[in-house]
Amino acid sequence: MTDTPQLKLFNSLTRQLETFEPIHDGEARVYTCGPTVYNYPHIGNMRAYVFADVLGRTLRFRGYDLTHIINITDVGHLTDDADAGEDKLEKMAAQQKQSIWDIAAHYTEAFKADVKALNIREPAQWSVATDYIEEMIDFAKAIEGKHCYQLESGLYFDVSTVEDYGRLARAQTEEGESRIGDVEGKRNAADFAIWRTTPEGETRQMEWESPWGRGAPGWHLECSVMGGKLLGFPFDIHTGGIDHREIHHPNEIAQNQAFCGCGGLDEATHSGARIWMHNNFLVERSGKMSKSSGEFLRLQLLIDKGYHPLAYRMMCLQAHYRSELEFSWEGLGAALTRLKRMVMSVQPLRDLAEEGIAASTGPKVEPLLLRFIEAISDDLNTPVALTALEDILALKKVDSGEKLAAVAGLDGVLGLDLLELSREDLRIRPKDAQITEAEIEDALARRKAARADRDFATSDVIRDELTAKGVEVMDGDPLGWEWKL
RNA sequence: GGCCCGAUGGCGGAGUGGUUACGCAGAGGACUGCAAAUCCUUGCACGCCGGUUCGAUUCCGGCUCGGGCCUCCA
Repeated sequence: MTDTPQLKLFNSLTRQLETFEPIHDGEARVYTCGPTVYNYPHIGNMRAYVFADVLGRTLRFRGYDLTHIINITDVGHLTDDADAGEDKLEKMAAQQKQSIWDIAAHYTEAFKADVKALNIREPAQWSVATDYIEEMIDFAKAIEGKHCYQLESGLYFDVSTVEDYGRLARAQTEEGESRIGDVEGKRNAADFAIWRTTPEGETRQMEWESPWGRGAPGWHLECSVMGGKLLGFPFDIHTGGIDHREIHHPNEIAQNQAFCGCGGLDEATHSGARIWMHNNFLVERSGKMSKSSGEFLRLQLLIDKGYHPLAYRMMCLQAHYRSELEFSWEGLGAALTRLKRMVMSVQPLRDLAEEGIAASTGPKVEPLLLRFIEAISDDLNTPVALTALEDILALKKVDSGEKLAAVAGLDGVLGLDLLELSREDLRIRPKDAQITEAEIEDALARRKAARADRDFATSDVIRDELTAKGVEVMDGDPLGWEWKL
């Protein structure tokens, strides 16, 4: 057996590739910053979970026993400045005149539906912020004396009390002119609320009693608490979108440092996680995907237009997670076509497998397997890994059992569902289609009869009619027709 | 204003100090009544100006352009 390359991951803390060395032998513990469930996720949001999923699958592929946590933020994430804005969920609940709990439940389900559609593995646990309020209060109590101070609006974290605050962001704490209005009384511009006290005379839908008054936890506190509680400090990897590298994660790290320091550990070396990883954004011509700008791209919109959700996963896989990825419908179509062709080359292998072919490996496949392992181990280079799998599928005169075994193993990492997905699954009826499947089949039957009579004039008229309705007729194809997107 | 990225063929997107992946689109061929689908083959690129080097797309500096974060976002 060839030497297996080391698994290298890019650590945002050091801005370097580092060899993954598990803290607990044979285990990998990963925490992924999850969504704030105040609205539907857009496809850019979902890129983060595709990335985290590939990371988790890779760790498993490399033999680690994975514990993956993704949190659901259902309280505390503010609309504005980290200390002065409204709670996003409270705001949405007020807008939609619904209970905040209903809002959270609704959007949590919407998120999970997208997770499923994108073939993202369920984590070991979805940790819901409001299930950990007591722990958050305990955490805050533990660090309060040394690291916090109280203002009227809540309990604040003094960032000057931890070593090297902001090193993740490469930020200079005291420099720069912030454009945001600050909370009166803060000791440092970067100080943030870890507990937000409900203003006198007001009531929030979500609030709890605490030593600092009735109120709600700060957003950053949630992740510190759930990560530490469920995975134990320090755990191996913390992931999130690149936007979190600047504020959320530095604050989380500061809290973790404080907590570990108060627990007798070396504060400087305990950022909570050993490796912090950040995926870059999905962008489009009009600029960054932004929920505040009104319209945004939801996975359901892609489906409504006839694109299978896994085409979007393919699109993500074609780029490195640390690169910005340009979204366009053309690009999505390209990814769908690529996925379709892969499915077509896997299908016959699956058919053979049902007849009982033996899985095996051989000299032609092995170098490509190695290329795959090298690529995926090189900071999750999925674009190259993908080509290795395609090259295996394209091999001539190679035993089907070898190919099938390779697909099973490698798609376990890529997650394109190649062992289950069929051509037909990929053929999704656009919501605005002018014609039903039954009508299409009927027209095709008439066309077949005309062709049998060599009545090509009639045959072509039928085909033209179908084309006009967005249907592509393909005589030499097993499916016979497809939606033209 | 502060901090930080990026610039690769028609589009997307890897990678590399010397033979420049891959996907989609395009072109040619096979197949087809004709197409389409599919398969095979194939053309096309490293922003500009300097420097380092035997040699730079790759390293360094400057420039131009684009983008991100510092408000909410993955």
